[in-house]
Amino acid sequence: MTTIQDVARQADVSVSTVSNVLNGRGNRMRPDTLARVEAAIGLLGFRPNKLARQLKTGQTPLLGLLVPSLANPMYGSIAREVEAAAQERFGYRLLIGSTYRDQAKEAAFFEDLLDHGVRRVIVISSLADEQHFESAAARGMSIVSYDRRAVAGRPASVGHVTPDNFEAARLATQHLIDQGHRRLAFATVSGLTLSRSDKIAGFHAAAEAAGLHKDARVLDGGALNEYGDSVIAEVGRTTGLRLGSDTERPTGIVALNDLLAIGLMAGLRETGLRVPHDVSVIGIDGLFLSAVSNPTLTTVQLPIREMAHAMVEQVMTPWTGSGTCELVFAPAGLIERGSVASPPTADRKHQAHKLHTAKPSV
Amino acid sequence: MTTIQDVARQADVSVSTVSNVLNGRGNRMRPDTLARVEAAIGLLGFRPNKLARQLKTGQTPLLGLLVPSLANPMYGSIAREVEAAAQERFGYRLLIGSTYRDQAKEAAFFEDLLDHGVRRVIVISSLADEQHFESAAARGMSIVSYDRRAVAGRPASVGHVTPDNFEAARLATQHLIDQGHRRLAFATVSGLTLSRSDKIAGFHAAAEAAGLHKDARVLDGGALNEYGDSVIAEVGRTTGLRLGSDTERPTGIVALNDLLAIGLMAGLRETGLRVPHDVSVIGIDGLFLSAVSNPTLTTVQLPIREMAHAMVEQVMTPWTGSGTCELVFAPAGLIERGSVASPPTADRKHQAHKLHTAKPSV
DNA sequence: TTGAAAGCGCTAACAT
DNA sequence: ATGTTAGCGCTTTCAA
Repeated sequence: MTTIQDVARQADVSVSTVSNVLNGRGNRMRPDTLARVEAAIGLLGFRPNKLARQLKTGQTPLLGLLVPSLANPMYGSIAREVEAAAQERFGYRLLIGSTYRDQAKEAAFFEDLLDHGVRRVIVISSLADEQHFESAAARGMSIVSYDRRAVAGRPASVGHVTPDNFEAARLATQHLIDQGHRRLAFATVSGLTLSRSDKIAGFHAAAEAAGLHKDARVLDGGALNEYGDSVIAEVGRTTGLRLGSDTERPTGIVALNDLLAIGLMAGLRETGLRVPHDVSVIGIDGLFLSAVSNPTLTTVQLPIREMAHAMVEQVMTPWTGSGTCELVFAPAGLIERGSVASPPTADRKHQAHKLHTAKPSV
Repeated sequence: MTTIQDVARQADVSVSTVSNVLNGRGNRMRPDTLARVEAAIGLLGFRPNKLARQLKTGQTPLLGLLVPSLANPMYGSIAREVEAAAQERFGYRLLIGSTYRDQAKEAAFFEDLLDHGVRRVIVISSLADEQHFESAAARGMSIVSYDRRAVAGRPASVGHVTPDNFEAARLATQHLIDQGHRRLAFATVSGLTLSRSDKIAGFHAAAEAAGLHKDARVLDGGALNEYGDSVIAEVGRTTGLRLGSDTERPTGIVALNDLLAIGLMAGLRETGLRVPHDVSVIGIDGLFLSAVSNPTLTTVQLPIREMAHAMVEQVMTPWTGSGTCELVFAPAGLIERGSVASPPTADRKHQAHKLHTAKPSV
């Protein structure tokens, strides 16, 4: 490995001069010195050791990213955008970890990051307790949390970037209502996180505004196991299966997210219920997968790239002002596809819906 | 930040004694010394700085993982298993990067890893050229490559772990043949990587063995763009769309992977073709998503966890023997689901197939 | 404009 | 059994 010493020797200058050119202070020396140093660097193919640098500066160009599960395509999509932004804008790489929504795993990851000298981290967590990263923040970490709201009165050491979950769910619900649905449900998994509560609130708000409060139910499909998020689809499937024998079955269902919606449709199908002929389903996320599901999934698109960029931007340039820092992103829009139609019993005066597939046979 | 010095002072010993207990050499000292040091560590909440350690040892508990795209659920699944194995067995974290199958990005990632002191990396690459990581290997990196074979005659500096792609495709093709299919196709994306060639070879081998050589076609759905692997499904969809107007259309299609199969089914559907009634589709991978697609996807399950564990094991304990090191994993089996049935024109003497969904209406 | 030198926190000879 | 010390490769005062 070639070191700064080798370069200094080669260019016949001192290490501090080399260090200066490395750190963009080439103007402090005679042009020919600069040229000599640069030539030496090129000749030797020298690349400064980031570790040694960091031992001095306490900074390493690494961004921690904590996700519930890498196997969940939604987090994969976010990670992809976070990586791109971090890399292109700041030259940072990603140190990633899955937590499976486990408090201990999450805390351990923070400790490791600290040990590795990582000072910036983006956390996608559904844990209710924000305490462990408040403490990491206190130890000098710049933290941005995804999918939760800032807590007023709490210190602003943690930044927040989140989709407007309330509005996303409200939009989805409203779409169902606009299609004529009256018996509504929101399909979710066990456990009430901030974001899930917000979505449920948005669902109820839309229902209430349409006078449908009594007909709006929340369907809990069960808990996520330790295997991670690939089971979200399974939870949806379970919910779908249950609905087969449900006489008071809803005609329009808002799913917590696209993955759950896809599983839900599978479960419904298995009981013989047709989507959207018997039951309409709408998702939230806008995963690329929902464009090739059968039927294609109508969904509320979240501005993934914009949020990822905002998170990176915020974690790189910590909020120094007073008060809390919170960025809430409105849904990018409703993507109408094939999983929503008018309810079976409703009159068909409502706007006809273009269906790519699975045309109702009525 | 508390340092080893603080601990030494607190325990009233020297730093080397503390260092010794840190490195599992507690037996070299009197029990009460050990106890004092441990007490001090606990009291101060001391955690050794991995950076400083690494500057000395040249080792950092970080594993580089290079994937074509984080947004591809298959790589997400692999990453998840790699992470678990690296963490549980060795306490390593993941430094991850997407390459979008770009030579320059891949090379840059290797350079960065080297700069960060990362000495072990698992590469999932479809690039034909292995040279850039041969060179990294020469600089002391322990490298394991996924989804390609060792090149005989080349130095064994790079380990190889791969599914038996030939066998996986052969198995898939054979299943179609067993169901009575005679007009076969293999759906793929543009660009011939090692693993794709192997799959195509397996496809042809099965076809030939059944005397179907002339009826076995390869369908190229187009190239992956820079956006990454979420477009694989789109490529499949394009292929499906094309098949609508194809009079010599195959009745059974083996897809390069599950994602492409899911897109293919969507494209087929859009042209009015029914799966499996008109066309049977079989995937390769065994993604959790294929269990909730419509129809559910028959696929060849790859032993993802086993391969991930093998990769981690191999990258952590580099192959020192002579010759090449290559681990080829047989497919874990065929998962029969709903996307394969007998061909429309074939007689139905072949084994009936259980269909969860989309029952042929004949 | 350039260089010398003191560390950053840790490990591992090499003393004692 | 324990301590002393010389670095790992770099940055950054401070001096020349």
